[in-house]
Amino acid sequence: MGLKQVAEHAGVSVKTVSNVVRGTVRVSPPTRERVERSLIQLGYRPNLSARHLRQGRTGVVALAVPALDAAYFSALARATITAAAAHGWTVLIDQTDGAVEREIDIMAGAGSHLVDGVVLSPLGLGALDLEGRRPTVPIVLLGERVFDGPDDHVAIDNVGAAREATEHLLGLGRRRIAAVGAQEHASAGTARLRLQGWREAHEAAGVPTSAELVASVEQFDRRSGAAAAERLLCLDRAPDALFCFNDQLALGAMRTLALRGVRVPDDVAVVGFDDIEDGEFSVPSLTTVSPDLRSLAREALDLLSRRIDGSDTGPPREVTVGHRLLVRESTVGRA
Amino acid sequence: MGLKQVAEHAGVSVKTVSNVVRGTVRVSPPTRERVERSLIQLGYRPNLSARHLRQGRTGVVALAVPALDAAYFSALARATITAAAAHGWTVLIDQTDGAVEREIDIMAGAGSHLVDGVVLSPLGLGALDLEGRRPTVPIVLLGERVFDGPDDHVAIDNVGAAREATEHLLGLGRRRIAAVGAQEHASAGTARLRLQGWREAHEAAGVPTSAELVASVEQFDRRSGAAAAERLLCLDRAPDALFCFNDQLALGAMRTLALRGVRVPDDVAVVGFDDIEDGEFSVPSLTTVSPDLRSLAREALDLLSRRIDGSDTGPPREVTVGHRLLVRESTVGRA
DNA sequence: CCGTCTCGTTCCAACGTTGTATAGCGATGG
DNA sequence: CCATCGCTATACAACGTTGGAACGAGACGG
Repeated sequence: MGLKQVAEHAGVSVKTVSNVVRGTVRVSPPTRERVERSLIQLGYRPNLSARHLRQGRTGVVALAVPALDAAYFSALARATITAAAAHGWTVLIDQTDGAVEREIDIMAGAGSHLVDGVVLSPLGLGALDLEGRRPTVPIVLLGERVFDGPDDHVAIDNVGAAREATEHLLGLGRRRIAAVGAQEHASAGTARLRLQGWREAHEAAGVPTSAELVASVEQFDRRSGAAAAERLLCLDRAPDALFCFNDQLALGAMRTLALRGVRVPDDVAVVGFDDIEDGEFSVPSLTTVSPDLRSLAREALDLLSRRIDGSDTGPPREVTVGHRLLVRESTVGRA
Repeated sequence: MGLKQVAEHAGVSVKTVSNVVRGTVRVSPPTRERVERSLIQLGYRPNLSARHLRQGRTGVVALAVPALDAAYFSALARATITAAAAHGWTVLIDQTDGAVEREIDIMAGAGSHLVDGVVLSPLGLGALDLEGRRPTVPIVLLGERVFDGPDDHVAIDNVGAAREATEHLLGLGRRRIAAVGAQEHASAGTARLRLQGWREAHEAAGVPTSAELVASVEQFDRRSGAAAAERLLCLDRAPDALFCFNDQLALGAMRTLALRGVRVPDDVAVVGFDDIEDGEFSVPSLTTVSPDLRSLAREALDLLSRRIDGSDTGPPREVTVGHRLLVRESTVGRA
């Protein structure tokens, strides 16, 4: 079931069958028809490995994310698969589990001609880890820029978005706004940027911040959010709002608040980040920053595309995509 | 950067380099060392396309799911990727969006030597759609068995699990238990099986069911669950429990109940299905059926493995994996 | 000292595809 | 009627890899 068999069956050369299959060259109608009949009759399927070997391209791009079962990343994966289809690409998904080691593996080992490019959403990756990388295939990084590498980079304006979210809370009269999601290790860039936005908003409004209102977490999940909320409720002066660095932290925190009998948003307003589906249907529904995932994925793949076909050989590109603040019940109550 | 370049650099034949790389044949220590030095020095990366062409295998399996951003399927994807790693396989994820057409495409077109096997979680697929399929690569179906095809099949005992969930509600004294998630189109096998379990539990307990308690939905998402709950609350005799055919329906329904001031579980108890993370942290947390996803993925890939390497050429296998009922607050209240 | 055996290495072919160069052939124009 | 042109179809090589056959050199026993 290769071109050869079809060629024999149709009584033409292998190349002619190839020409019919790909349709790039003119083939006379009678020949074409004869070949097409054989093609169907024998149920021909092109061997992509052979094609890839010949052309040096695989038509596959890798998407590496920390964990596929985190809602944000599965939404990102969906957007990426959709955007990839526009380029005729197939997406191969890798899970790094946030392990720096895996992330390095992917960046290094991806050069095995299995994929034409990589979209990497790094979690723990620091500048040092990529110092000596031998460039194999083009890579696009998502999220905060961790270092000055040779790779393109796409993200939303994290600082600006965090500032907007905080300003929204300040605008509602909240004055003790906790920041939930700070992280100890220096490499956690996203947390750092969102914390910075929170600070900037306070400074711009002339509202003082206090260290006790910064809640650190191990991970960006519900459990950590719930635990952080527990700690914040124990403060002498409890916060009147929580700005959580992602929706899962926020949802976990809201569960704690509900269990403790704290009303949202009356007693404590809550804002999240990422706009995952759960937040739309929680009680109360969650105010959040909604990144434009479709654009994010599209831009990432466009950059990759231009690197792969060589139409862009310039310096690393930096692309910022849009976001908007979705105001829901967790800050303004029921309509 | 192929074996050839390395061979020249090390002063040996191409095959010897290949032997060193794969380590299957004995190579004398001095030769091996010399080759390995060249390997590292030149930064050799095997060309997987060529390898695959030669061996007729790609080491890639496809996982086709309706939507990656549905929590159940992203959890399934994670489990599959993990299980695949045990076989040394890479997973390529396809989204069908529930389109029968896409599902057929995948089953047919997957034969393009891009993947060695397919794990398919069908949604709309009916018997007719696969009638004339020409088998190319082995396929394992997940979920309900839609037809008597030539493919292996892995699932939990849907009827039994649904019965257990319903029995749990009956055991709590509930007598008007709505079934949320019935579907009109005949091909929706999962919904049919869970509905059957709900019926069987009622029959076994001698509790009558009524048609008005069966709520049909368009999709298995929160929105549909919320809408179904609205309708059920309007009945003359409102239900005192909801058995929802998945967690997303349940969470959507719980939101409606909360908005309407209906207390869960005091007024209405709620049970879901799938055990997605959101249900663990909702308020109240959701009682649900937890399928053993790890086993599901492992069994599916084991079956696939045996079909691919030809060690199993027998008739289609049928594997049932475990599940358990997780009792949480939405049925028994806070501890 | 020669034949045989073993072990490491090389040579050759093939996997299925496609780009390039070329051959075939009818039609057209001088 | 021959030279030329335009177009289709063919032949060949190459992409990088690996299985198998063949080969050569040293070890060993007779």
